[in-house]
Amino acid sequence: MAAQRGQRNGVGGDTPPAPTAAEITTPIPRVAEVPAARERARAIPEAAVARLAVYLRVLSAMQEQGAVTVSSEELSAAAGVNSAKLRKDLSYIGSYGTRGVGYEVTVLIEEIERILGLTRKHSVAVVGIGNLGHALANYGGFPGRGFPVSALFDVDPDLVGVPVGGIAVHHIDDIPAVCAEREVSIGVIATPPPAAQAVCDRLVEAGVQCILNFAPVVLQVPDHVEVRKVDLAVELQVLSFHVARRADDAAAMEGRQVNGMVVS
Amino acid sequence: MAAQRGQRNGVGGDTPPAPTAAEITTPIPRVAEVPAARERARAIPEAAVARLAVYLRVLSAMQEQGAVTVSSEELSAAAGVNSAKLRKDLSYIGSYGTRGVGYEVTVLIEEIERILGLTRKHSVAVVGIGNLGHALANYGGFPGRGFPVSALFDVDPDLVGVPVGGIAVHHIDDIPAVCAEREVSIGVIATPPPAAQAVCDRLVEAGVQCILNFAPVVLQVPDHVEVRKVDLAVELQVLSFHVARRADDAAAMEGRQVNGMVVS
DNA sequence: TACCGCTTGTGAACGTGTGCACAAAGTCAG
DNA sequence: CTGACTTTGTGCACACGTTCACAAGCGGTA
Repeated sequence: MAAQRGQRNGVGGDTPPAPTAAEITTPIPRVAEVPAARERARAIPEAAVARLAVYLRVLSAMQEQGAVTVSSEELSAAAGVNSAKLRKDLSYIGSYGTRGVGYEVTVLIEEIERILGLTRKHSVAVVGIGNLGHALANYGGFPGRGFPVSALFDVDPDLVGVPVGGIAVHHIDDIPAVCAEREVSIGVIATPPPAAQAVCDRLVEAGVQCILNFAPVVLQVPDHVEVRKVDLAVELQVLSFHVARRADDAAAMEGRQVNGMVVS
Repeated sequence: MAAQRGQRNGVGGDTPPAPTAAEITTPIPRVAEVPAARERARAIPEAAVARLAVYLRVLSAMQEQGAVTVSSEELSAAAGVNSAKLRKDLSYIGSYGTRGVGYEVTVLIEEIERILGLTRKHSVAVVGIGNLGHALANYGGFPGRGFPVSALFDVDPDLVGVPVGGIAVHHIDDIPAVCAEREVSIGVIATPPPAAQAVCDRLVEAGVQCILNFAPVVLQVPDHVEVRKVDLAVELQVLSFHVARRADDAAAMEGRQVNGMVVS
């Protein structure tokens, strides 16, 4: 059940600390009993959501090591972010810390999982059983579990029927049927670029609303479908840019006066 | 204490890459001469660099189809961004368009390649020849070419010596020697999480300055090393968040008041 | 040459996200 | 109970990135 207690908005509502006059601009928050959690979820910046996932992993590791509470300082250090940012990120999901003490690890894990929707299983379908697709299928359970790979697809007739990572491969024409039957909520596209859009269309048709795209193409999807892209070529090229920048810097540094000290 | 050096999360597409540690050096009044290109390179926002890589791919496709010139409108549509943003991105690298006409495809390709440092080959080393590492090694030449995989490493003695994708696997103890010899400039970490940091340290020791990390851990590296992270678990969890948000929206839409009722 | 329509390049407004700094709120010792 | 100390939660300011809107500039046309 998990009824949510309507937690109030972060802004001091119960204790009237006589908030100067700065509050004038803020509209009255207390309108309807509009429920917070849902509204709040929408308000979480995408970047913060990605970080929450990282915090979750770090917290799980800490929990395994027997940690009971953590301070924002510890957690932020382990997650590689600044502590203020961490606290702000956590504040998006509510106030679960204790001042002077820190956060209870289990509570934080629970709350983050709830916000990220990890309390429910999300079936994943992988389309394109080539090098990458094969690797993804074999990940088994997928990293962090809670994401069971429950369907595999490919065009190659030789591959259809063959089990990969314990699951039989279906033909992509069966995407709508199989995805619907197995309630796939996330589709992973690992096909060659030319096939990606067609596959994407089929997934959308099958009712899949979230897609993780490894193919180096820009997918066209309806507004209600969420796409995230992982593009190796782009990653490498960005790194290449940094290599080049470094080389240039070094060259410039050399040619210029070597002024070891730069005041600031 | 120093500012934390986070790793950029490599995601392109419509979701803005979670930035972290914008690395702006102190506002040094560097008004020196004007080699432009170097100074300019530093000024390009990370997000824009990632998009340039995308434009490059789209342009290559257009070139193959025989296109000679392209307007910002066409190109931006194909790349899935807004035309103003595209023009601004291109303006970071210079003015290579012709008003009233558009951009010459070949010129644009050349300039983007130059800025991204693609005029030079970047040897890539893949560490961790498991599911993913294997897939990466077999990509051969790596997507977009210009990134030859020239070294493979693993701890497993049974794997050492075995050729994968045409290249023999070395033991990770040989990272420094082999990387130095083959002038590896980009290291790809595809090991299990516990091994990642140690491998990273070895790569850094070998002089590798850019790392693409697939392991779900936050790597600690010296300031002069650039890390980009590709984290499947995070990607899936972000998508999970969107699934949950959608479900909530739908529920709210349907039940109006209701305070909570999450599935079980 | 003068005009017209088209597309670039960019100054400026806007929005979002980050980091700082501090009051609020809790613990613990005496 | 009081006071010292610790850590959260957040208002605020700043910086970055995105978007708008338009002048500048170019090709084509008469």
